[in-house]
Amino acid sequence: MPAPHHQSPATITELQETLADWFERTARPLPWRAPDRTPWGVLVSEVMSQQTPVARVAPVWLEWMDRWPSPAAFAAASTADVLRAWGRLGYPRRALRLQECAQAVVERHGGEVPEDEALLLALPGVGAYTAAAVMAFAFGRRSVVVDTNVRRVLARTVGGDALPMPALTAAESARAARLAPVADDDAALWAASSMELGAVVCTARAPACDRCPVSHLCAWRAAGYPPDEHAGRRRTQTWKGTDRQARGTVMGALRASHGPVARRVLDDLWPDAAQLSRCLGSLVEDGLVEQVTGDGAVADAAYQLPGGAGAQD
DNA sequence: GAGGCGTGGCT
DNA sequence: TAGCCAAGCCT
Repeated sequence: MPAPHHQSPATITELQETLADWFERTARPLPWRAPDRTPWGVLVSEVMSQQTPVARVAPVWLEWMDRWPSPAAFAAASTADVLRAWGRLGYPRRALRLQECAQAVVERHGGEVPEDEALLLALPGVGAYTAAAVMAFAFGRRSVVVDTNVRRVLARTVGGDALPMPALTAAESARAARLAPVADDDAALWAASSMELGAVVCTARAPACDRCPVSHLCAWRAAGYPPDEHAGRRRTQTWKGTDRQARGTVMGALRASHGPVARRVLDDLWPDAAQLSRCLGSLVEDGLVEQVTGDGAVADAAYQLPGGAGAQD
């Protein structure tokens, strides 16, 4: 069943052209949008921005690109340095995958980010969104970029709904593909401008419709702002006492330490010993942590970031 | 396809 | 206050 489509082709065209003009006037000067940007810089920014607000990404990205300006430079870094540079961006497995990605770019593509969506998609840590985003934002090529911002903007302006479904549906993907302009530069600008609208105006909590350049075209507004039909069906994420919190606590301690951290130190940070053991095991399994001593005796074990104590504070 | 996976700001 | 939310990916 196709998603409801409340807009005429002429309205879609006006939506695209209005957003393009608005974007070119008001786009945020994000560092990875600078004229001297590189495909590698764009790819790094996209991976860092997966589930992390861009305001937190920007300073890390600047340091990162200064230190490792190319895939080849980054591919040779130590895991401990990579994880410390990643800092508190969250989901540190992304940092490991980004390095695997750099290594794959060197091995498969001679150190150059490929201008090919299928080859991008085959890289570690690169999914449908990131591959499409790199095609559009690094190469100016047509692609169908569907992130949480685009989903919300299309749900409102075209679908007339307050919010999209909790998970991406086939109907949504089909609608996004249908709406993407044919020409490379038009499609790339549409991807950037529809994302930007969702990020700075058409936000989830408090959309700024009074500042929206396309409010006069918006199907949700025309329908009288009906409330979210799926309210309550969105599962709330528990946090306190979870393995995720325990893993984050361990990673924070290891990032902050020059040398190995003893198990008894970690015991003081996380009192549930069984859960701590389980999480240390999963962190080692993930390649985020290395056990350096212990010889099987839990009480004598110590842990560090893989590859050594690190070269900086 | 549902669930796991960090972190911090905002309401 | 305690959820909700943020340029997803992988299994």
